[in-house]
Amino acid sequence: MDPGEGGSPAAPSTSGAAPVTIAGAAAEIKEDAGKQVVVILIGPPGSGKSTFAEAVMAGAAAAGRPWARVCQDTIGKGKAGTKIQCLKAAADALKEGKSVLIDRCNLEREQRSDFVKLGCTVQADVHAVFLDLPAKVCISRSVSRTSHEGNVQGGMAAMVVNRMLKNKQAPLLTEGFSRITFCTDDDDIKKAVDMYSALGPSHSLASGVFGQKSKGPVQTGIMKFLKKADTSSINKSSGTMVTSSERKTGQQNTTLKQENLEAGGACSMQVEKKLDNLKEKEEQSKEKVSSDTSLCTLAFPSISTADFQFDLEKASEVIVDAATDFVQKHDNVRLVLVDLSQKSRILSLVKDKAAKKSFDSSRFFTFVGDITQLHSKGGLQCNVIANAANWRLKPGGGGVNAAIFNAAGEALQHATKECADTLRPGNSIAVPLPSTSPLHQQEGVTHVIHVLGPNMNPMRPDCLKSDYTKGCKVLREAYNSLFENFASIARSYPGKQNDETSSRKSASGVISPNDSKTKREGSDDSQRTKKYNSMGSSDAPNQAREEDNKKNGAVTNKTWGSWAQSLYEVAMHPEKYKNADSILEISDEFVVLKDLYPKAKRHVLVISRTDGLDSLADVKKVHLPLLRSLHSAGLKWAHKFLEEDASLTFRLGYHSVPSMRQLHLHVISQDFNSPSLKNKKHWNSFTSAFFLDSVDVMDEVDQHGSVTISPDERLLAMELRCHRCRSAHPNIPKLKTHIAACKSPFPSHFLKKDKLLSASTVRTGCS
DNA sequence: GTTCTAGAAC
DNA sequence: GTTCTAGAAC
Repeated sequence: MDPGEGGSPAAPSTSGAAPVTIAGAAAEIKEDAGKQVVVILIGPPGSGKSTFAEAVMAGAAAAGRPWARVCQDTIGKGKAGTKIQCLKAAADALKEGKSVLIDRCNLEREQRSDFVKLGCTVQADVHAVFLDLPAKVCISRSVSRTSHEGNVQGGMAAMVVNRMLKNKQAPLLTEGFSRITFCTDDDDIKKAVDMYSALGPSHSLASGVFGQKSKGPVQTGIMKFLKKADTSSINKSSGTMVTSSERKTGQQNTTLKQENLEAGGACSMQVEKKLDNLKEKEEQSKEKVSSDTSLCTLAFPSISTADFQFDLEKASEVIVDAATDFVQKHDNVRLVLVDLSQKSRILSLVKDKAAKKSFDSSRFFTFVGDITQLHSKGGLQCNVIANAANWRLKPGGGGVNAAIFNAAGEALQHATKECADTLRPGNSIAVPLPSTSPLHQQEGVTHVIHVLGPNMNPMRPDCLKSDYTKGCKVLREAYNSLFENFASIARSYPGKQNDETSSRKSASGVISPNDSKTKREGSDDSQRTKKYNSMGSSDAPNQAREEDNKKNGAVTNKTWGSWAQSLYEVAMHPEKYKNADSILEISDEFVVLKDLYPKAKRHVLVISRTDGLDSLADVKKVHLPLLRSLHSAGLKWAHKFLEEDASLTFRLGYHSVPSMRQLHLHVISQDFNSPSLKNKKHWNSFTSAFFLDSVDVMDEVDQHGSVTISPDERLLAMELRCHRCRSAHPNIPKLKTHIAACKSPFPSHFLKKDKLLSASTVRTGCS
């Protein structure tokens, strides 16, 4: 044993106290089949790793569990070796069925990641034991020792320890550990040694994070030890928001504020309160806000108050109500409202309103910082972050959405796409963030929950104008949905130590839906249900059908964009929209809908309700009666419109390659007098061969059993020609000026097959 | 499908 | 300078 580390009372306990309880957790040794364990020790020189390892080796060997200690300081024939040698030795020991103690500093995630991966190769549990003693203790021990295996001793030791501690990264479950034990003093170490020593071959340890406490004195300790006045360089490496009880003087309070600023501008309600009332509040606040990772934490931006222009005052009320309700009902969760600016008005409003409410303020507070860098820059560990998404769940657009998609990389885009295509206002969708995502690796974020709030901005879709009755309702729904999704995730969060689900953490550290096989309130099911709800009910049958198609070997030529689903949604669930002005008629076979962006004075869609009939390409002879029904409905509505305006002329037909999913017949007046007709594609889609007359379609299906589609994009890019006189025009405005005045008769081929419907044809019975 | 916008066209 | 389009973004 290294005499330099002998100061640590890490030997097996002689006190006779219960051996395996740490930080108040229940006894964690379980009788079961027992698994090999890879224990990765984490700590600077002088933290007592070797003492720990040797004590555990001896104790556990006595209990019957074979261990191998892999010590980088001695692996080279008694001298310091390489990481590769350690990896090989550890892998060999695991193959022999031994459990392994990795005895090297492992202070940075990258340094230990390869050892974490070793556990996967033999299905071993991977544990971290973080020997997080005060720096001055480590330095003191390593300076004074004389025969350290790695030669970290004497005058150089202080510098080495100091340098290492600057870069230390506390272990996270998301790195792949199934269990993390924090030891912040010798007593903790003793208990951890006892626990691992008592581990027999048919034992395993509970999963989760154990023994973590608030940090703080470490860095100050280094500075005191090194007698340096300038704290800035070290403060920058501090990951915690609230520090130690040493901060009792005014000067130290200033340091706290400075630290928070340097750590990414972090400033929480709780922290500010603490600064103001430090003497009164210190003990109760410091642990809760700083590093209480036993609470599953959701960081969320204010929804709808940026681009969607929702009133801040009203939004703050909704936030405070929803959040306080939530934290009062759930005991293992923490909510953090995040905004970038210290001057954020929404944060101020929420803080003010929250202050008037009675609840545990350590479980809902505000935080200034970048939501994509809360851990690395702000020292705030958040397992889950919310995204103020757009309805298409796509990256870009600026603000939080762009920042999160950017920080999370393509992994989030792919993961999102697997969960949902679109989102409705008032809903949210939880997306497990793949471990390949930088946001997962660097910030420890395991899930992103996309939320869509109400829109009050007339320049954005689904504007509620100034209807704040509905707006507040939808915003509340959005937060409720967000928090419910978060609760589902939190139920399987391993940090909740007495939670029966805590051991169900996957080895990769990612809580995937499949891992959450908890029986509590069926979180798995609720997650799935939520997934479909969030998309609108259309996607569940859509996915099922697509899968069926694949099974049946059906060829799906067209993939529909997320924006192309709305007609399908209306067709499948017209009752949901029956009060909307745009729905004109609902039958078993079809729905008649005013086109949201009419390209003429009158423009309606007759949408088939047959599931699986996306476009003309899917139409078979069996659908002929349906085509006739659609046509009849179109005629009926055209007649109705002609009664209202006898000057109109109608044409009924289909786009050969529609943009929107679900077979729909256009009934469109031939004036094309509409501000929504804006470009060449619009024009040509109704006036070129791209537009297939309903009568021709029915004839062709009748004669050939299907419609010949020759998708030709060039039809849409053709020059702009008047549909009456065929004159060419240089641009849309000039064309529109012309058609408003053109009185030429329609080309004769339209007239031959009753393709045009006007007051005169109705009167003469030609239609 | 719409919206946005850089840059072409005028 | 403004108008308009094409293509990217949504």
